[in-house]
Amino acid sequence: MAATIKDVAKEAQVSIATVSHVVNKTRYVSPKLVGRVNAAIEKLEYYPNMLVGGLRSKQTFSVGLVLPSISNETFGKLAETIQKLFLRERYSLIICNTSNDYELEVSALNTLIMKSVDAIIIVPSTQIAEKIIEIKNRGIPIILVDRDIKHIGLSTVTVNYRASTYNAVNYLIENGHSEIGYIDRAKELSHSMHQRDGYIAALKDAGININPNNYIRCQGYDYQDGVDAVQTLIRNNPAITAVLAYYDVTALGAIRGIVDSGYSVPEDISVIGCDNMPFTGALVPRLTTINFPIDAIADAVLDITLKSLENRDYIKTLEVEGALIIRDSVTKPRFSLNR
Amino acid sequence: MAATIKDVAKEAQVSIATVSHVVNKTRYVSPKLVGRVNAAIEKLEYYPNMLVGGLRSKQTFSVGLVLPSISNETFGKLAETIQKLFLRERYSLIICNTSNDYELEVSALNTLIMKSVDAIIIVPSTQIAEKIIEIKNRGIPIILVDRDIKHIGLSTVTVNYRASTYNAVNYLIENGHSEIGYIDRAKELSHSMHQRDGYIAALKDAGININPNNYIRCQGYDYQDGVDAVQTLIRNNPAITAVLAYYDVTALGAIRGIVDSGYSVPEDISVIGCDNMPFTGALVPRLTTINFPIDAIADAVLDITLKSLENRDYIKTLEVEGALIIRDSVTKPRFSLNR
DNA sequence: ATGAAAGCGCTAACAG
DNA sequence: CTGTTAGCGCTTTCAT
Repeated sequence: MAATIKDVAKEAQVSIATVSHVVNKTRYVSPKLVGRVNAAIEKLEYYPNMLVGGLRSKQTFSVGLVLPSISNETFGKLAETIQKLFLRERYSLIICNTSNDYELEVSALNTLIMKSVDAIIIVPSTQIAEKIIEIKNRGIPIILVDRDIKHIGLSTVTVNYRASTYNAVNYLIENGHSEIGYIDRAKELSHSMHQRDGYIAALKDAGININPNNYIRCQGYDYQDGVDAVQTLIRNNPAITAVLAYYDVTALGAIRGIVDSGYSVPEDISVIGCDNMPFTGALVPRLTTINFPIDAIADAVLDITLKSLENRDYIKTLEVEGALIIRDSVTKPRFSLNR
Repeated sequence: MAATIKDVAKEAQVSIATVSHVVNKTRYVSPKLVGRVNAAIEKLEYYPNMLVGGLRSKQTFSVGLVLPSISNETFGKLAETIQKLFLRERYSLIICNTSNDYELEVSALNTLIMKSVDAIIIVPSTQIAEKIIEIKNRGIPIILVDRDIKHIGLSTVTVNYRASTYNAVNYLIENGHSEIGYIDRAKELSHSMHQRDGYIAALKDAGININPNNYIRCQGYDYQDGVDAVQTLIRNNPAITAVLAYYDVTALGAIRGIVDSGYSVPEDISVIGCDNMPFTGALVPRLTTINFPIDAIADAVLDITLKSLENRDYIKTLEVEGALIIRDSVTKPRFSLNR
């Protein structure tokens, strides 16, 4: 069916070695033969088979990207950005969704091994490192993104969630808030801890004591969970004047929950989200949120991947900063001493 | 480095053929040898190389998915759904983003040829069929999704946009609207036409004459373009009482534009969107919108792909229905005769 | 400057 | 029931 290197060689009256070298520019071939070969390639619509090429050269130019979900706008955008960056280097991406499920993650990683990917980029679904270590031991470069697993000596690109959360809380404190609610994700992940650390540290540094009523964990990952969480928070501590949510969608739910409870945002309760998803700039009020620095992450991932491919021992750990995007959902509290 | 079939054969003291047959369950092997082989596989952490397997068997168990963007929530969700469905059949997906750019589409398709994918699923970026026909002629099953290209004899799964738009407009008419604005996408695509057809047909069937002032094309694809478009619409025809937008994000912009113009939704102007994106159910008012039937599309795509793989001549054209999701953004107009 | 040929890891005849 | 072997399409020595 489709033409192979043999067909091209025959058509161009040269050896298959010459065709290979013309295609890959891997040794000098006289202009005459180059012309004949290219003409034959054109005529036969020949496309080299990268996979079988990799059989000997040990490169398939495929990279695996494993993440919880690409239908989430943030991860979707990250996947797209990484994909475009890698395309320029001739790599294509095999994308696998794990839904934060370890079984699915293992199955995805197994598939990627069988597909002989050159490297794997993963947003780990859990702290379980077993399979990831197996990949590493196979000699496949594997890069952790957004969530780290400590002490297994792997390249990691994360966001400095501690600092960004600290900044966000501090911004609220500077605006006169002290009863600041925190809505945490349903399941603990590596960055949950860092975010909480930042929250607590900012309060402590400002001499504000920690009120356990101001902390709540969502039941799930949807909008509605944000509604429910904020209403519990308000019930537990009616004096709350600000809320920080671990995720913009949760923040959206929180706003709804606040409004449904008869309060307004930001006049009664200020809200800060996290991720800077596209819709947050379109809300009324426009949401103040912590940026998820997609481009910086993608750039770092590409850089580390390429270097790891050149040098199997290359390891780099990078923390990028998530800036606070100040918009309209935070004001000074009505009854603040600052007023 | 990683173990190969040879290593396993040596370890298990059998021939490589036996290993292959144990792995693929492709002929009877005595329990004794099966045991030895599986033990060796376990011990050596052997994973068969699917790519080189495909070298002879002519199957790589990779499928290409080419679409404009996975960071768009709708396409992202579609990609994820398709990915999960194919995973069950042991296929992995190579996802390529085209940004609706024909050059990128061609480059993506070339890559997929070189990766020897078993089939290609594509949301075409343009009406240019050249490359797609080349793929078809190579014998690679290729399935068009969401946008069709006529008369090239390819399997196609589309949404019946004409009917769904007709229904939506008709719903507005039933509610007493007659000055109904339509906000169209910036660039013409196959379904733009069908949507417009439905819009016009519904008006005609109701005996409402077409007012060119009620039609506008967006400048771009963002939220802000919806704001601008609706304001132009209102300026050109202050009597407008309803607006249909081709895309939920545009509808979101339209709502903002209407509010900023001093009117309210739906009391002064009703709004209908398209796609039923997750956020639309969370808006105030909750957006009435035309559903994009992701599951139905994904199911059909899987079905057609598998059948095309079995039978290279298999062709199927399917139109799935996009139901109107009735929520809160449409009411009877203030000054309607129906009141 | 070019070609011949070995072999990458595997499947599928073919033998026995 | 199991093993031997010829390729699949390509890269890469090794010759010339």
